[in-house]
Amino acid sequence: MRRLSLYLRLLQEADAQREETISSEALADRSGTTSAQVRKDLSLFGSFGKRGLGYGVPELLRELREILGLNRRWKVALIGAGKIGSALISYRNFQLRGFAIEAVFDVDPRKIGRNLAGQEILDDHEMERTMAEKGIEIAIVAVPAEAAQAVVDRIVASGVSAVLNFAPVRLRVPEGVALRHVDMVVELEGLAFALTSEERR
Amino acid sequence: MRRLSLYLRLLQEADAQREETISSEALADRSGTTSAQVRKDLSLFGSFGKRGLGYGVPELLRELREILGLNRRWKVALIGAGKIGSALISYRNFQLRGFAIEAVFDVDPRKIGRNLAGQEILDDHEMERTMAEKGIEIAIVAVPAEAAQAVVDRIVASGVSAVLNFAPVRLRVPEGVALRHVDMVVELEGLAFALTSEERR
DNA sequence: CCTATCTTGTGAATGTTTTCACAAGGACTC
DNA sequence: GAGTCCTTGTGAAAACATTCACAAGATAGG
Repeated sequence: MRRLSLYLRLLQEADAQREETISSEALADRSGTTSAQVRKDLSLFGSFGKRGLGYGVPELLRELREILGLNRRWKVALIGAGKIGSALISYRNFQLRGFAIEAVFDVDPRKIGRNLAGQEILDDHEMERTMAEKGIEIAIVAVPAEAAQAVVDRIVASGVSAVLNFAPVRLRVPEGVALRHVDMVVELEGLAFALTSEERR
Repeated sequence: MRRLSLYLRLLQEADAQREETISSEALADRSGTTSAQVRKDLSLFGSFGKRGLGYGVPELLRELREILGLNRRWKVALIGAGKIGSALISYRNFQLRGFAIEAVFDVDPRKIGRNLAGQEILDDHEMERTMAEKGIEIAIVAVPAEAAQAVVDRIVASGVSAVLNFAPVRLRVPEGVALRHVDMVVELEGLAFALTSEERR
């Protein structure tokens, strides 16, 4: 439920603005959906609103954080300290929401040992051991496409059960492992498709 | 239709391997869906296969490129030369698929005039003019969340009708403008959600 | 040329998601 | 405390997407 995540963000903004209460209509407006959708989404997890009034911002915020599992810190490892990896490690929005990158790996001997945003880049060979020792829960894969499947296999073998993949390949993971793709090329192609279909009309 | 984009990628791989023909079953396997799905997807645009044989790799490749509008180069501008922007500009996979970043903008006076992967970083104030002059068709927004809506408004006003947004906000664009989000935080939160729901079971 | 084997393309069935529409609950006013 | 105004929560309907299942082409081998 990716919309929940969006609602959470909007609630944080509303909270920062000191709004005390928010209607499904308002949430819908800000998230680009409909009020019925918002209510259905939320009602899946309980009934948090007050009729005639809307949802209490702080309460709903708490509930959503609970539902999404964001009341705690998550230990994250980054695999691949290339351009994208480097951009991600200092991405404030991860830290802000409780995702702490606690290990960085790369295969390039020239990078190993160097410091990246306060983290020492570790040798790829240490990956399995370090993952287990530090109790990493989520891995971010930012390696070239050719290397990605091998990396994810090792990650999964060392006990991590959630992977966020930036490499432009479809990865295979065993059942029970959560996997998400961030595929920038697909998104761009989606735009190209939209532009050309429009043209054709 | 984001699967089409994926099929295209798989076909390119198949083509590189000199496979001449591919069945819906094989495509399904590699893309993590079902053969019926693949056939339905493709049949939406025409019938490209040969019964008993499968799809001709080069032919289907050509068709898909045509459908997705990838037979030509797309002129892209990057707005925001921060960490993410810098990573994107040298992302080979964009160039490889015909997306050419032809202008880069930033507001930071320290960055303006500097060279980024062969592109001079231009002053944000030049944006409207340069966009029009160069005939930019797609804009990539990689600025902080607070600045994103203002930027996208200006982009749209200067005639660009496709936007790929990396800022963690939901942008509003007028009808007729294609918009896609790459929201890394949402994806990570999706993983956190998956992990905690599993736990609850 | 006939048969066996593949694999497409597509209606029909099934499943999922979104939207509609409205009863019921709460707050505020007079 | 009766009436009005909001806004939720939710069944039912509609829209959309996926899967099933199979007739019909195409090939290959004898």
